[in-house]
Amino acid sequence: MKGHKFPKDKPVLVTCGLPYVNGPCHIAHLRTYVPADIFVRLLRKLGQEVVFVCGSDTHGTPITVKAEEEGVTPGEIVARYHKHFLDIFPRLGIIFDNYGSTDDPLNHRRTQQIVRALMENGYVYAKTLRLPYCPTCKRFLPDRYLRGTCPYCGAQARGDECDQGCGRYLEPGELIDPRCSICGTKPEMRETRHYFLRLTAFEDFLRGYLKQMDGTDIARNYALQWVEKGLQDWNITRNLDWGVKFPGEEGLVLYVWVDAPIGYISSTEEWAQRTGGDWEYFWKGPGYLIHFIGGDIVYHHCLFWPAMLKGAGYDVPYAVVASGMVRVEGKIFSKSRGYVIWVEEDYLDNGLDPDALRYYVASYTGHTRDLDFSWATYGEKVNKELVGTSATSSTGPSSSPTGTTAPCRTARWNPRSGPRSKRRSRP
RNA sequence: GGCAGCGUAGCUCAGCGGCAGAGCGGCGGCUUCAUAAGCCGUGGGUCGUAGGUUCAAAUCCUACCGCUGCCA
Repeated sequence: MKGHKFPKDKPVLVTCGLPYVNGPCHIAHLRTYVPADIFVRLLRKLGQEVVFVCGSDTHGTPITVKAEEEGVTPGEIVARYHKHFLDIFPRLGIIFDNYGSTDDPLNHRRTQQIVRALMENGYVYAKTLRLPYCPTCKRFLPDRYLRGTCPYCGAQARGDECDQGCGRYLEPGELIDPRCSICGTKPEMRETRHYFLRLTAFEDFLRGYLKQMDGTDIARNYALQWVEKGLQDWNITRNLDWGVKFPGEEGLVLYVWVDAPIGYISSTEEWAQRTGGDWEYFWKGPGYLIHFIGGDIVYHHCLFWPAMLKGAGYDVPYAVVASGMVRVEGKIFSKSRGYVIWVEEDYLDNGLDPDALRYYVASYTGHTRDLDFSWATYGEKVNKELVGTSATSSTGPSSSPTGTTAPCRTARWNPRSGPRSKRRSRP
């Protein structure tokens, strides 16, 4: 991403990868949202018109599994964390023009419209699959309802992704020695009808599109590499109740990665309804479209997403900006292993300044590299680079044009107190 | 093994054909009711290695080494 001229001649829509609302905001979320917010503020200062949207990603099996474990409905989980994110972004000075939800009726409608368009254009076909069915729970076992062995690396994996081993995206039915993740029963294989997006029909289009797509090299090069390796058609349905119904087929919903990015569109529609703006200007018109995402979801944003948009008659993104990963105290970010900073519980609730965290995330390293968060570095940066200097005004909400941010209190960091002691109790 | 990104000061990084830069750290001094601090000043790099192109290379090309990631 070198030598590009901003502001552009036309308004731009900037989106952030939608937070998946099965848990609270953590520091890895900020790796994307803070730079995007700063980018948006900069464009506005340069005089460019910008619409900045985001929203909650609400479907998929991690949420339904969590709901079953807690004995509540998926809707209750979603409501809880949707409210959390709605509340926490302004406290961090991240101000969206609209924050929507993929469970909003607007998104259900838009998703079904796009899927119907893909069907009408011949990009969707049905295929009968033999998939794992749990005789105890009396249902099919999509994605997280299934655990087993990764066919590529041998690690323990869940149905749609090798989450603890090689990280590969897995198609339904690929897992070796699968088990129901709820009751542990060995599933039987049953036939069921599913639908596929003809991703292979978009190979030439994607090759050409990706070569000129702006954004980070990492997003473009990875996606091009995958195209050159050859694409496979993509299973876009799941045997679930929770999600966007597949048009004309009872008992099937769309895979969460279909309706999640469409949330960018429905959030823009919601913004347009509220403000009298024109959402089609960005999605079917001359407006520029820029996605800020985490480096782990390049696959979805640079292959599936442009194919869906193109196939349904929408515009494709001008740029995809993928950020690097987050490390905590030098260790790979991991919620289960305790290498995580919860933004509310570990940070804001301790009275720490949101601007200081924004400053750390924005200044520590390059956008596409791994960002290591350590409390020692945090303390050094706050005490040496922020307190009593003019730097506090350069990145932060205290000078926000919107004036809607939380009060700014940059207190000197004292290494003897604060979350650091809490951290020591962890491995 | 294939591909990609990165390798510049102690650390984190800019610079990407025209005199090697910033912040922090370090060092020296000043301050002595912000003191685990403030102020002033200052040293510091064979730009991963070896070649090549050029009047001129950190910058472009080739090979190699190292780290990271993607793929097999």
